[in-house]
Amino acid sequence: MKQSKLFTKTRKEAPKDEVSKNAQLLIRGGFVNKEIAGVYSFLPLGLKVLEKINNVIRKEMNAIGGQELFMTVLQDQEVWKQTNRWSDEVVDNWFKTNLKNGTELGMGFTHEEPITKMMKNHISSFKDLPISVYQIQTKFRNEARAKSGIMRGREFFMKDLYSFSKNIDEHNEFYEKSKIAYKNIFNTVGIGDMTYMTFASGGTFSKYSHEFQTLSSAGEDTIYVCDKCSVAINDEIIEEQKSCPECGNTELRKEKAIEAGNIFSLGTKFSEAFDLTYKNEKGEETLVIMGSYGIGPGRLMGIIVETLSDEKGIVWPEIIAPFKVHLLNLGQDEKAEEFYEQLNKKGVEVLFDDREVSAGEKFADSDLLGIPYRVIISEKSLAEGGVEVKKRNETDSEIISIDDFLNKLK
RNA sequence: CGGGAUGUAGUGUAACGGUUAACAUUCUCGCUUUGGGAGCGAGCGACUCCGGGUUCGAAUCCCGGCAUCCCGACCA
Repeated sequence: MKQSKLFTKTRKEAPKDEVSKNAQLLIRGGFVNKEIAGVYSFLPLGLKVLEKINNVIRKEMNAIGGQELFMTVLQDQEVWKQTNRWSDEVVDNWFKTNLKNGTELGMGFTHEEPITKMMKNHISSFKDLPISVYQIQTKFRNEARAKSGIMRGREFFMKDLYSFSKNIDEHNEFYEKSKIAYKNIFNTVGIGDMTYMTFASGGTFSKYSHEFQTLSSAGEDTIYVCDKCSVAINDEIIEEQKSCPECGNTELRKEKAIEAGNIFSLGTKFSEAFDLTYKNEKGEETLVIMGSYGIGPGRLMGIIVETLSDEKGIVWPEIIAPFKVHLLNLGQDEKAEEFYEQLNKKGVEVLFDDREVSAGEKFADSDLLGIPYRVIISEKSLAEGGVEVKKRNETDSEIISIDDFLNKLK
């Protein structure tokens, strides 16, 4: 991609109404556009990152047997009345809308109800279980106060997986696998070492649910970290759970954190409400055991910006960066063009800064965009034998011949 | 949803109740430049959020609305 042709441009200053670091950098870099408070559009660069995050999530969900589907945003109120979650008194962040004939519809803030109802058509025998399905889809929540840039919006992306199991053991087996899948996701996108599986309130059917909390001063949650076993306890249950549930350690470190994901055992709460049952081997009607597993890909993107960026801009981990190489041409049009073609031929994702702007502006933009490898081609670099390569998260650069660089990439 | 603050070119700021709303940047054109947002010159760009009111006169004061941000509450 030639930067002169890229749809978005960078800007030097962030709009004054954006305070959060993630929104400031993402807007300055041209990754997102703010529409209204808590509602952001994803522009080409941002969409590239988002899709890569989604693919990391898909890979792990598929690995534990999840099958991807895509459900609707518009929801029938009758479905929600079955669990008493239609009323605005019970759920205060509904977005609701109307059909032409006046019928009120809801815009989904989660999908337990509709998916449980749908599953009645597809689960009838023990042979149909276990099954798990997920989607990456837009959710709507009428937050009283949007904040923290793209990390807490009114319209946002959510990966929500739902598991359906024959019994508790089968459910627990899947639940444990999902923990590993989640850890893999956070490790892959580069925030594993600061993301803690956190014990949180579990509801009716299990003692705990588990959140995945990433340490961040921009976080809204307070957690207590056990350094012995790298887990944490959410502030909401610290009164009844004053020590680490894994090792009993009572020396816990209080930290601010942002919730990157959560997994939840639902038991039979929804299967009871919708009478979602299967016939076991003996022909007996048995309630299905359910679980739900969420991650917000957009929020994850915000968390990555928030935690990995420096004073100059974003630092994308390679696996989710919009491009792998940022090629800066400093007055070597012919050589740069040729090199760019070679990179393309190799299938390297490269953003080629071919613009006629000053070197300083190219450097500043490169730091802001956060592409992992910055490669400069200039009179100086050619005189020294090739191109100058610097990783975004390192300070030292090295001169390397064009051939060596091309070979090194694959 | 309670409390607070702020709305002025695309962006960031300025302007005592008193000319044609200023500056920087972006953008366009020309020339010069090319290792950290480079220089010179010329231009484009604003019903000062919307609606009322006070006044000879309102970006400025008052009222209402809307929007945005912050603190809190909420967060399935």
